[in-house]
Amino acid sequence: MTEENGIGHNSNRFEDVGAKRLRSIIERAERVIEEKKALGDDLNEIYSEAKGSGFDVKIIKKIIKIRSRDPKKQREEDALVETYKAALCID
Amino acid sequence: MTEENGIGHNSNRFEDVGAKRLRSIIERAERVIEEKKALGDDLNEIYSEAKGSGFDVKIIKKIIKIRSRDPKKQREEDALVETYKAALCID
Amino acid sequence: MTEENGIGHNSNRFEDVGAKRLRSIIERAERVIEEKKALGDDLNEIYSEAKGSGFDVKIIKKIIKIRSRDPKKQREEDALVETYKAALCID
Amino acid sequence: MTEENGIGHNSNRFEDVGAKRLRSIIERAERVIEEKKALGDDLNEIYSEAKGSGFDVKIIKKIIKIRSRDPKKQREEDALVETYKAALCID
DNA sequence: CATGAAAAAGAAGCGC
DNA sequence: GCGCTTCTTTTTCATG
Repeated sequence: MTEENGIGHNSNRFEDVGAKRLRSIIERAERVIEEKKALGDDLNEIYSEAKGSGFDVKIIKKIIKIRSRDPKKQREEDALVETYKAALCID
Repeated sequence: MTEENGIGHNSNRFEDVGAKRLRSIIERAERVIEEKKALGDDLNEIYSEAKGSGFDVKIIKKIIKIRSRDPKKQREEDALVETYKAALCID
Repeated sequence: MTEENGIGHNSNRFEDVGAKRLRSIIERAERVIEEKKALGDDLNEIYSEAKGSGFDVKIIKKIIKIRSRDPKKQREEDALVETYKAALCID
Repeated sequence: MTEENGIGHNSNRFEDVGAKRLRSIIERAERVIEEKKALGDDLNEIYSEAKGSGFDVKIIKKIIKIRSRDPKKQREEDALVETYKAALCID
């Protein structure tokens, strides 16, 4: 059996090691996925509350997205646009 | 000013309340989003580890998806795929 | 047999109609998908040519993306940002 | 000025050539992208029609995907899924 | 080959 | 409840 985990074409102890490891990996992954889902629910609760307070959730999401963009990258991109717009004589 | 939160076209104390609340909502949402991203990173680490152990991450993801699905729905869907394939005379 | 296309549990002429229709739909879809792929190849050729001319393809893609954003929507979004930034006292 | 197209830090005729070429490239790319989008719309229309005829679009997409895949790879992948499931003692 | 970005598919939430 | 949009995930492709 090689390290490449087809888990084992022959029956022996090493397969069990591979299977155990696989099981561990999958269970851990599932746990993390579960936690992610829970956070997603939390987020939705926050948005519901926002809505209940009269705010526009769609707009809030936009704001958050805008705020999440790395400002430096944003500036760089803007600078790039200007450079190329100049070259293309547009705007 | 009404309950509908455009935050306020006129300056008064109530706007401040609205703005504060909005700020709170956004900051909490951002925090949760941050945590979700962190869990996403954790997940990717787990997958990297899996890959390093010789497992096929794509297959692992498929397994996880299969495990997460309602088995009954799964059967129904599979059956429908078979029906359509039969109608098309494929396979 | 209803209009709901499980295509038919019993064998009869109507199924054939459904099967024919299904086959037609799938073949048309596949044709369109094929054409889309071909256009994707065309696009890649254009990018290759650009690269051969010494341009940075990544940057070209960014430019195209920027140009593709609806300017009006862009302005609206910007305005919205400003409104909310003011409310949040940021920047 | 080199062949490397930063388009030119100094003003001269060669830049114009580069700018023209860049403009041409971008416009052609945009045209192709436009056509791709149009085909995407066509595809959606086909799916809408399918739905209107009582078919399950999700299943249709699955069928199309299955038909597009290399059957050998498909078998291998399925086999691997089974292997992993066996290792996990599920199903 | 491995990384990262772009497109497509699938799932979920929102509005009418 | 259904259609529509948005968000997430998956897959593909190009580049190093």
